[in-house]
Amino acid sequence: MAHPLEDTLIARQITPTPMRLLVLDVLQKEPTALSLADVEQHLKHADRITVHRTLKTFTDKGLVHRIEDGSGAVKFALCAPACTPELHRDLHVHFFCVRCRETACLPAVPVPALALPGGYQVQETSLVVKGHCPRCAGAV
Amino acid sequence: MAHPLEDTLIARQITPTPMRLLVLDVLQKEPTALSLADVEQHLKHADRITVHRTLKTFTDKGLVHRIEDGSGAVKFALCAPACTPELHRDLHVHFFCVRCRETACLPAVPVPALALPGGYQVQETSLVVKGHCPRCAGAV
DNA sequence: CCGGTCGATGCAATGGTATTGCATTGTTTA
DNA sequence: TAAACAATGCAATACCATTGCATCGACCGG
Ligand SMILES: [Mn+2]
Ligand SMILES: [Mn+2]
Ligand SMILES: [Zn+2]
Ligand SMILES: [Zn+2]
Repeated sequence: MAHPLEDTLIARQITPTPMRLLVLDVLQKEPTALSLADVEQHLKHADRITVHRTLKTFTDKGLVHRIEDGSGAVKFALCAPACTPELHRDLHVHFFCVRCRETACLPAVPVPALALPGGYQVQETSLVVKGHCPRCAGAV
Repeated sequence: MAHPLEDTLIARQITPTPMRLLVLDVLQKEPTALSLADVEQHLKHADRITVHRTLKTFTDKGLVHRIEDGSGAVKFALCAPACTPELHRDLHVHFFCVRCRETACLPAVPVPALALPGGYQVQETSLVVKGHCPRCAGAV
């Protein structure tokens, strides 16, 4: 209510701390997925390791999901409210722009179901599309 | 004919060298995708950097494709003959086993077509499924 | 109110992978 | 044969991620 950020953390069983509130605030305000270095840059005086562990905590608790976009650094974005630590329900496609190197969640594009050969036990599916984002495609 | 490995390289405009033939041989014999460290281990006396540049050359010439499976190291696997440096036609799903950490190409599972929001210009699509491979799923 | 406990934080150090610079070697070409 | 070029090998560097350890501070039992 009066503290929506804190409530978000508490709902995921994460103890609110100043650092965690700051990181969550950054993630909520940014439209794109952020790497550890990205978050660090938004919080100039924050310690890199603490941010790293904050993002790990958020991931473990199902608040954010990791995105391996091939840029070399893992990126993070907020999960949908329905997600839990056990089951990541918010399964969508990610787009990595090779020009501006930004990664976007595309919640409107779900990951299609796959028919794998027998014997494979699926835990997680990651679908990353690379190319030019609308902004970079227009700017040529 | 008498030198199928050399012919494979020549067909891709790659000058055959002893090192390149060795790396190609390893890639052809392994059923799974290999990281730089994997190839290095198969060729004990080979220099890591040279193998790295060999794999880069192979990638640039369309002989192999890169697989970012989230293991931390990029893996490489041979492309289908129809692939060219400009267009990677051999677009299939990859499976990463979280137990044995091996990555397999699943040529029988093509990457489905996606309907992205307007404005996105697609260059490449990567679909990686994580879980347990048939061997590890059975061994539990 | 006090001391103990535990989680969170910050700094330092380490590990792993990818990449670049540069000298050397070996092959092709003029 | 000499120059030009490609490939190789060693060293050094750049990142990114992760761990160890000491410290800080909130919280709890007494
Ligand atoms: Mn996402
Ligand atoms: Mn493949
Ligand atoms: Zn862009
Ligand atoms: Zn396996």
